[in-house]
Amino acid sequence: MAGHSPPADTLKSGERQAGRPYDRSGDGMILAATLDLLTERSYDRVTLDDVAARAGKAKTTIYRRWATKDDLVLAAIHSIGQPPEVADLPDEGTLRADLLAVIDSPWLGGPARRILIFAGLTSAARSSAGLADAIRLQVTEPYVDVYRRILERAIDRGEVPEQMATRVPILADIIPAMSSHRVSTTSEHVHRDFYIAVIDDVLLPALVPKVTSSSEEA
Amino acid sequence: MAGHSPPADTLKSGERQAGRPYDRSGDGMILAATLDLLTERSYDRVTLDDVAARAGKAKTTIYRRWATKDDLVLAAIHSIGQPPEVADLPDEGTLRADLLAVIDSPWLGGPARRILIFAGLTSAARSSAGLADAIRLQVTEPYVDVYRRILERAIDRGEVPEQMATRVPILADIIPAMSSHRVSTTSEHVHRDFYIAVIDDVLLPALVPKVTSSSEEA
DNA sequence: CTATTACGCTACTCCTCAGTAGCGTAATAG
DNA sequence: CTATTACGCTACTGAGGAGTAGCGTAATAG
Repeated sequence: MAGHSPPADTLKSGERQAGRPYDRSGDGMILAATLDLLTERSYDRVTLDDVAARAGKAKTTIYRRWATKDDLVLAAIHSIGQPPEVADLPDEGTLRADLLAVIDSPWLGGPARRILIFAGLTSAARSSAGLADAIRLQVTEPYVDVYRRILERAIDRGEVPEQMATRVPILADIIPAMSSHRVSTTSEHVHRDFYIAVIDDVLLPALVPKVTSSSEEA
Repeated sequence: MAGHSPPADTLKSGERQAGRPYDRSGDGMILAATLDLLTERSYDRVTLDDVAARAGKAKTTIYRRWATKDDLVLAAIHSIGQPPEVADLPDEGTLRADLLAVIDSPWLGGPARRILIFAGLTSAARSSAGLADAIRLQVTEPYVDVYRRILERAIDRGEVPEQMATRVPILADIIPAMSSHRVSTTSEHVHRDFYIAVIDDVLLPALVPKVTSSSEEA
């Protein structure tokens, strides 16, 4: 019945099909439009007519590639790929500079768009159970993992004391958690100052071993 | 005409209308069912037929009280009220105990249900712009404010040094941010251990001034 | 009892949106 | 040129869901 998943993989590279070829460049437009719309509206309110209009493609063209709306969004998630920092862990010499390097990463169009995409995907995860796993595996976990590895390397380097190792898993969540919370509870944008405050007022101080153990126990 | 917003306020307390009276007890059922469903599905997938079925009321009865779905959810948000801690700031003697008292608060059915409701409302805020403001003003901000006041009182008490005052606004966000992030990025429940880890490994350490070179006691 | 008003129920209207059919046209191969 | 395949467009189907109409019944007041 034709439709969906154009040959691509099933085509030997030497062979060439007759007829008008798939416009692969259009795929990128469609997936980008999908992500953009997800930053603006909830998953259920993003219609395929919207996507088609924004991408400048016909709705039927979209359905020739992906069978359902879920498939389209799933493809958009896969198109995100992993943050480049997964392969290329920044190494600026200090923990603070490394953290800022991840924040300033141009991945997904830089911090402003990236945090909006995260928020959109988080909402999509609530609407479609199948999407939730894909988002967690493909996006959330790899991203948090970058922070985790940066923190662990700071320990290896001797910049942070060994005993802080147990805190690393929870500290790796802080920047994503705080920025997500900000973007979803305020209407304003999240500025760089905010990330810096999270780093300097929360993350880094939390990596200093306890000085007085008396004041907190009861 | 008629419909929506039964007299209630417009009725002098002495007077009594003829006819079958409004079943006020049913309102609670309806609003609770609405909140429950919002913890399970995204706002757009909660139907009024669902609410009616769950509350054990007829859909038409719901529409006799609230004109639209948004009005219903708005009423559900108002029914939440403010956390009791706003009026009765816990005072357990130590900052740590105060924080735990807020976490363990039975408000909204205790921590487990409360965090699910927060997540549901966050998603609802993305679906309806009008709801977003109500949620922020009625729920999010008052709740964060409780943490803020607890932290400030710890400073007043002398338990936390004055110089940490600038960190308070951002630290007040930590517990809500971290728990929201947890519940929306994992499928598991959020346990008390997690809150304790946030307090002991993040919040409290971040309130200790930097003492880098000086030596530790304890 | 009668009058009044709320409730439950069934059935409806209307609209949005996912997904499809079919046709004319554009782009390739030979 | 012909054959083939993708694209854009208009129009459609079908389902789900917000909101309504109308009727029979339940609960109050007098």
